[in-house]
Amino acid sequence: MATTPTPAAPNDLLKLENQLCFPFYAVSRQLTKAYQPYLQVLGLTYPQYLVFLLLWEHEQLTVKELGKQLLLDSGTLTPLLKRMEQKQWLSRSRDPRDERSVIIALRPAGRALESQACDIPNQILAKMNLTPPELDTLRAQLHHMLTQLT
Amino acid sequence: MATTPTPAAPNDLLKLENQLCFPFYAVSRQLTKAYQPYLQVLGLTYPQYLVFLLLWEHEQLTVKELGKQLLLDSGTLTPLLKRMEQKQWLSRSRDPRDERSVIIALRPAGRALESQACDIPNQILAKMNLTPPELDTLRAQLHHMLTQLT
DNA sequence: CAATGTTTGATTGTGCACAATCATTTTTGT
DNA sequence: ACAAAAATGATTGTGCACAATCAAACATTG
Repeated sequence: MATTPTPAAPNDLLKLENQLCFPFYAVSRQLTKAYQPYLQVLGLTYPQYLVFLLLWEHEQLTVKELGKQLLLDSGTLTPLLKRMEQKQWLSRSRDPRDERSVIIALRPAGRALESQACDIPNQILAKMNLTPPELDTLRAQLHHMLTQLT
Repeated sequence: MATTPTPAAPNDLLKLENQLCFPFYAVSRQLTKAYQPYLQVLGLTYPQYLVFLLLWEHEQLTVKELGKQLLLDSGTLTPLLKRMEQKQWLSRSRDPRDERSVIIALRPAGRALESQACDIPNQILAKMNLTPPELDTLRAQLHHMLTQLT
């Protein structure tokens, strides 16, 4: 006999359901969609919301630092930040001490959004029905994967 | 006294590092980047690769079915599939029995890519240093989240 | 059968995401 | 001081991703 038990036949490796990558791709997009109704009333997109998370904490950051934290390059950030500048949420200005750097600084209209956003994380978390221990292991594994991939 | 232990001060909820959403967003993009060098030699993008995973398994699917599996709408799929059609990887044709449906069928050039792609999943998995039990719980949690979010 | 509603893709417009390239500024080595 | 190298953003071009709208084909109901 010697039929292999469940050896993952060569083709099975290429089935969508057996991929680890696809659930990440799908969950990431569905999560963004879950935020959308909350962010829409504030007039901002999900990547813009991530920029705000950093600015609400640090008040001021260079494009370089934003890119390092968010793992985004200037080709993504520059137009995104220009749109946020147009809405008076932040200012873009060169660092006088190093004219290569562009400093992104929170403006009052951007600061004002913080209090309207502070309930969003819990609203989203509630939708996922994760127990605290599940959430902990999930956080740990995501962090581990991110370090492996960067 | 009565200082709360680590009550997650209101502001902490809005710190990037405390978000669950960001790791998903970041891991998803970094995973796509990890695939990129392997997919580039085949001339395809990550979403196109996902379409192929389904076509290699099913040979023929409607746009509707592709969208249901991948959680993508026609605004994303139609131009993507047209690019894949131009490369002779697949054909797009109306179903004679229901003219609303468009049938996507694998063509020889698309079938030929399968054997060149079958090692990719393991190459990526190897980069992540996950133990089999870690991988199992991760799969389970991702699946759980996806059902919660859809 | 005719009117109504539903299903299915296509189209349009906006906003990322990223590779590749370029220009400017700063730093470093001599 | 000066040339070479590195750092930092901006720009350009391609390809998703998705909301909103539209059009055609099918199904349903009276």
